[in-house]
Amino acid sequence: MSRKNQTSELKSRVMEVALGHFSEVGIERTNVSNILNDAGCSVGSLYHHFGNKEGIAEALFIDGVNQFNSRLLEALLPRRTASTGIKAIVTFCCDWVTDQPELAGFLLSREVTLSDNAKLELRKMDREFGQSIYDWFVPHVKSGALLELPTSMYVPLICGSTLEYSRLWLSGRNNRSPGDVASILAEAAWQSVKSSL
Amino acid sequence: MSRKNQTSELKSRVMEVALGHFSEVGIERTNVSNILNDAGCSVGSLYHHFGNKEGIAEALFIDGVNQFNSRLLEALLPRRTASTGIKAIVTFCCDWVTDQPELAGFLLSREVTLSDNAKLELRKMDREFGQSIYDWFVPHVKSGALLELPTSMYVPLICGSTLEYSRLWLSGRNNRSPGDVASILAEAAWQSVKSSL
DNA sequence: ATAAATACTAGAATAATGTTCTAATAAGTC
DNA sequence: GACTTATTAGAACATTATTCTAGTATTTAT
Repeated sequence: MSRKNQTSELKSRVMEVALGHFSEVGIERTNVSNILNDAGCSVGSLYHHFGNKEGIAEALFIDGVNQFNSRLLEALLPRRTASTGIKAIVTFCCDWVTDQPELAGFLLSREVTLSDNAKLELRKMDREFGQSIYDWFVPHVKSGALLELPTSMYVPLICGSTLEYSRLWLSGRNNRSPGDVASILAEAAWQSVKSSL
Repeated sequence: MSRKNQTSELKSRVMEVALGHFSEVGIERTNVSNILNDAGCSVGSLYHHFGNKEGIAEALFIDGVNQFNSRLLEALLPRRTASTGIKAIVTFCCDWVTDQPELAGFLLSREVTLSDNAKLELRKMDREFGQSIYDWFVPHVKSGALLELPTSMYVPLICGSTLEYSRLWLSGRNNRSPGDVASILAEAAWQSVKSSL
């Protein structure tokens, strides 16, 4: 196997193992030595590739956000009406959390403290993503189908309930998965941002 | 000064100082030695009173939840209609977060890992609180003013948007405080749980 | 094909920091 | 006033993330 492949396999092995530990006991309480053992990686390699423990978390975080963003756009952009679009967003979030609870729990935990570099990268990703979302929204606000609100309020209004429900489910406090209650959450989100005109 | 007073003053001094650090850089990244210096407390005293660093966080968490719960009940219980009650909950949350951003950020961060004891205590508090809330809700669901939903969904639907908006504001990503947009959040919450009959 | 440069691996040594432990002191109690 | 208990103190300890130096394999250049 080529060096590149070997390296990228090691990196993903480390990330996979780390995600398991992080989502189980949190970043702080997972020992680097456990990751090393489980992933079959030496101290030197790990610090060469990731810099430090937070570096692994950072990589996982950026990967996760990337994956989430691109799949959400796939779910949203084809929708032609405000109602189906809003509901598609909520339904997508519910399914995504339900399908990958470890990754979702990790992203929602807000445990990761990003380095300045990672912040820049994320901000760049966020701008592109935000622009696509914005472009989808504008016509529906202009047409009067959606309420006209401060920009920063759409995400909380549409996704807030779903994220809160997801956190509860991920912490083991209710049985029905977000996927199971997606239709209720989607309808509620729609009611909260649709224009009442 | 009596021993008791001295002790409780030391404890609250430690907790106050710790909250400052925790909310600024997180639990993991605040050094015990900084807390000791800033609060003028010795290693022995701190570990005598709190057991360990997490113990301080736990005490802050329980205090915070207690305060939040009791004040929320004060705001909610006098309301006689479903609409004013739901809006009172949201408005209260917004004001509470806006008034004590440090404490709110700390509680919302979910950084605290609770000991078994603390979990029991919280569960007990939660049961009492939940019962009072439940009693307020039942008649409004029975009368058809509120949607009939799985119990575990009311909190996310009513508070999810507000909490999400609060997290954004607390992380410095938007200017208007939750208090400033309370009416929008309250109306949205109401739209999402009112019965459409 | 060989040499030079680079990327990566390895793990012992180090450093930072949370926690324990023993002893001393002061407050409350009988 | 003696005794019990709660609290304070900080040096010693233990854990664990990270650094460092050296060595090895792979790629690149000549």
